[in-house]
Amino acid sequence: MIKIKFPDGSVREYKKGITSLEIAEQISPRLAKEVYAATVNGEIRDLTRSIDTDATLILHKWEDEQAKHAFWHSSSHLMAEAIEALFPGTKFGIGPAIENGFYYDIDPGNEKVFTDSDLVLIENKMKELASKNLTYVRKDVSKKEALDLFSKKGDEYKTELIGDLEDGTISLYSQGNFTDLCRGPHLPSTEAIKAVKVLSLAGAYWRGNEKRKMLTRIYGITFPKQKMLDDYLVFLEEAKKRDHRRIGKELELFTFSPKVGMGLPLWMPKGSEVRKSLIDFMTGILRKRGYQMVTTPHIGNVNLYKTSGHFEKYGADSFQPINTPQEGEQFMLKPMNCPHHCEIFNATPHSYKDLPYRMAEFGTVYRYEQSGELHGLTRVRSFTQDDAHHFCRPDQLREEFKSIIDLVLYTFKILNFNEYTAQISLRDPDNKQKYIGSEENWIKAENDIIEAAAEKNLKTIVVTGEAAFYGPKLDFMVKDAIGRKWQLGTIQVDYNLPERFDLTYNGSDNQKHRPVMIHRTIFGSMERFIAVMIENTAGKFPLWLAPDKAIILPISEKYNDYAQNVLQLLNNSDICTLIDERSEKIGKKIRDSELRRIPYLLIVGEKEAENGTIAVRKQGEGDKGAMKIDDFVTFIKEEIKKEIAV
RNA sequence: GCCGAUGUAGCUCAGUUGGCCAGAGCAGCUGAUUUGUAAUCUGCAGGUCGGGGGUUCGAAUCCCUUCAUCGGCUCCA
Repeated sequence: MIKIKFPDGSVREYKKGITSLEIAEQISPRLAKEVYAATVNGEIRDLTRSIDTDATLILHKWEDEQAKHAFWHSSSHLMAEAIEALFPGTKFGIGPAIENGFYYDIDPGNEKVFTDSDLVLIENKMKELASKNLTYVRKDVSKKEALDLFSKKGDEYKTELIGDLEDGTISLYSQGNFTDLCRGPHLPSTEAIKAVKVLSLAGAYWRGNEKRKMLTRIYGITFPKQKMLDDYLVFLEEAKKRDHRRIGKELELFTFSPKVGMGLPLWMPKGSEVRKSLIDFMTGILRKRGYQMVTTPHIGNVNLYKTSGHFEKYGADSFQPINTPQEGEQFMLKPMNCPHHCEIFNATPHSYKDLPYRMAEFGTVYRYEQSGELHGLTRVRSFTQDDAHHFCRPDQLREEFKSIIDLVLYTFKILNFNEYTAQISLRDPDNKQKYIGSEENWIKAENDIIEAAAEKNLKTIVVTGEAAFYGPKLDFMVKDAIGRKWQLGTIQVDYNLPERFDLTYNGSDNQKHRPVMIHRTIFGSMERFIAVMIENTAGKFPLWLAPDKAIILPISEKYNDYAQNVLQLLNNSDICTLIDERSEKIGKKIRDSELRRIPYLLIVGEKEAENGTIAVRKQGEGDKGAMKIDDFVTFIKEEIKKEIAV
């Protein structure tokens, strides 16, 4: 007999060699149907593997990532089987589970090109195979056996993968007629896979290397219940409805023109209003926190970026330098604000007493992004950062860093992003030539970030290899209204630029000392942030951000004069208001204004004209009753104040 | 940049295997109506079918090329 300890602390005895699935069945047959994987002594395993020693056991139901992972990974094998059945000779790369579903990278070989119509075929085949309740069978083999098997099949991708594995046992999983190299774990059988959707296909370089062959990647998702798939498809629809590119066009916020150039957003009047509100809001916060605003040009001498190191790192992949006709100088479009800010710092002498020096700019930068990478406002070639640089003494760094964390969280709170995660990005220890700066400074900078985040009790994940080339960083991700994650602000420690720009301050010892720099943005960029706000609110901006606060809807043209008076009063009171003087019925005017997502609809007819009032209707909520115009002005101003206060 | 897909009016979309002046709804403009909380009616106008080239008696439809967009990959200071 062996002792099994459960997460609730209880311990039960079972006979040696029992499987997790059998344990689940003994607890309840229903549980056995709802578990998809097990963690045995901390190791994630198939439910059907036997347990031979005393162990702790966690059974994973759908809610656990481990369960979804096993489910989708098994589904990717099922998809591979379907593909192999339909298109014999297809070679297989990798087929992992991902955050939402799974994919498989395949090489169709010969002349075959996969198209959307193949997706339906694959989907139907998967459903057919799934209904056969094929069992997933694990088999441990030697490296040589595995190599033999896949060489015989002629699958060079698999043999390459096996070749990279350590000697020893290698696990294979089979279901039906398909066998794959795989670490597992997998479902007991395909029975659990009740709903299947093959979503899309795309190209993907073999092993992520652009010099190697491009394979066909097929994405899919599966669920244990049809209802779950239906819900997921509804979610995808909802995301589509919130697409900032669509809403941006609809609400006339921004546009793109191939004549101007791809990836170069054109901000229309209403979009500019949103930007202005955000900038005013942020400027107010910065003033209170001791920042000083600066302004720098959109281009800079090439030598500036050679000094900063940006030229060496990105010069070849940037917009190329602009030449002067006479002086023989070269200028680059500004890809970063920091070199300019360093020169501002350098323009005056600094005492240790004056630090930290917090310098902020809404600075527009230009970066050449590959054409295939451009995406709405979230990936563009021209964007405005809410950029700031803190120049401080080494002994101030920790506190300064923590104060920025506070600032980021404070801003998120006002903006109603209550769910967020933070990611610490460190160097790739195996690829140090990617980075500039001394070993000593990197170690210092990485420790500073890790400790500052810990002192702020931030829940963080640490990722190596994601650091900027000059320093480690702390990134913030927020969750939006429908659960999607967006990366916003970033804080980066930099010992490097101060060195390169020879920045100094006078210490109490009257010697010159080197300051430390912190780069940070909170919105990330105005473009990206507005995109996130649009998707988060589905275009229904909070009052303070709405480009137009209200629209006056006269019941009939008879009241247009009175409506005009109201319009004047409101606009004079700084409440951006529109009017709809068309000879439409009030229902139509209301509908149109609701669709334009204008926060307040002000209906005026005979009663209102007589009493000097307006009938207020709040968007999405309906009639709020009549109000005096002055009261409405006060009300709106109060509402806005409430929204941007914590 | 790479792989795949898409491109018809301001927007959303029809347009069967190539065949009469390329259609609809919404938006726009006319005119009528003067309306009380999510769509009043009439009429009109609007399109080099993304651009260029080709095949054909004939191309939105087939082929080539180019541009842009979408989904990914690579990249992201």
